[in-house]
Amino acid sequence: MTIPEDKRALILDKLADHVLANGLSASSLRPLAKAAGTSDRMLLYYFADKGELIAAVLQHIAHRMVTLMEGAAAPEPLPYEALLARLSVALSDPGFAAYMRVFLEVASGAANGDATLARIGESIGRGFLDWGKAQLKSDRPDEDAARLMVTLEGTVFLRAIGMGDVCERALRLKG
Amino acid sequence: MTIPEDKRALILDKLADHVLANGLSASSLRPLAKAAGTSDRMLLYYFADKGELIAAVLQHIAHRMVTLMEGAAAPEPLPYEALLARLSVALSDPGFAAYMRVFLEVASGAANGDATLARIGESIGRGFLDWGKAQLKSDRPDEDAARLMVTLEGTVFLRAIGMGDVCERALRLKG
DNA sequence: ACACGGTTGTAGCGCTTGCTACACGAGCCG
DNA sequence: CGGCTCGTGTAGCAAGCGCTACAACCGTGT
Repeated sequence: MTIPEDKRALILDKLADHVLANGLSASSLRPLAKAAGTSDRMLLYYFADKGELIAAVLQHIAHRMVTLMEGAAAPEPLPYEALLARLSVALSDPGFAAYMRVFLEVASGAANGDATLARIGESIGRGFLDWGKAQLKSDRPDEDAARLMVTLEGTVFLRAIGMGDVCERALRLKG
Repeated sequence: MTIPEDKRALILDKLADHVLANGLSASSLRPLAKAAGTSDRMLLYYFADKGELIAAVLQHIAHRMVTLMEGAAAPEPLPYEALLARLSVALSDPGFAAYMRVFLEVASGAANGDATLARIGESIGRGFLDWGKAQLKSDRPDEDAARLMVTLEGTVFLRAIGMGDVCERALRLKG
């Protein structure tokens, strides 16, 4: 019945690659199937429907992102300004930027009423927040982590529309 | 030939309403036509193709947003903290939130390589930035306006994925 | 009265979407 | 050996997509 857990895992990596490279909007069943070296027919054999497939891929992507972030974590807690500067640079890295692009697309879908995307987006976001908090040296870690995340997601947003210069200006004289 | 400028204007309002209410992804030609009380055939009579139509609708939406923002402007310049608090509340207003949802969708499309959306998104963004700067009382208006915008767009992003609480926490103890 | 150009409806094209019905081979169990 | 379930390919469905060919309208100028 619901046994093909391992079969799924084998193709989730390739599906995640495709979504990270091309975005959710270019991820209909047939392109995804081709990227995974299988057929749309088989994707819907492993997953109940497209919603479940996308949910699984996004969770897989989130998991990879957590791994990536753990590798990029600062060796020791940093004060707010230093951590912000460090993470802002890290998010500009092309490897990270792909995740941010998908994250942005998830947020957009969530804003338009997709409950599944909202749920997954929040889960990713909370993980991101906690990850930042763990690297903060602050006497108000919750507040500063919140500030940090708001600022970083703001730069993701603005960079998407070609306003990276504004991000630089905002960060240069921060505080 | 290219005379039907006024004809376009007559339907752009209704098209804008539909996009603001349902998002770009739910704005294919036939639903848009129904919302405007016409047919897809006529939409493509007034506009060369869908790209031009969407560009016109988005610019119309941007124009309406500017008008809305002028009405919501502070009567006199405010210092950074006060203005941030004021605008953060304003952006939560449902009337404004619809524009932010579309803005977010534009940013997502731009991040995925749509050059038209990128251009329009940047134009809207720069207008927004200038609008904020005009209301700022600061001795570093460019930097503070940039900070303001990064923060505000960050809250738009986070609220979309149900992390409004994090926005509140970030703003409460700002600075 | 008539032709004509701007405007509109009808119908449909070729394509993609998510999804499914059906058949067939392979391996296991009696 | 016979059947039976699991896995997979082929083919196709209905719906929606952007877009277009064609014909018919209608007001105006002659």
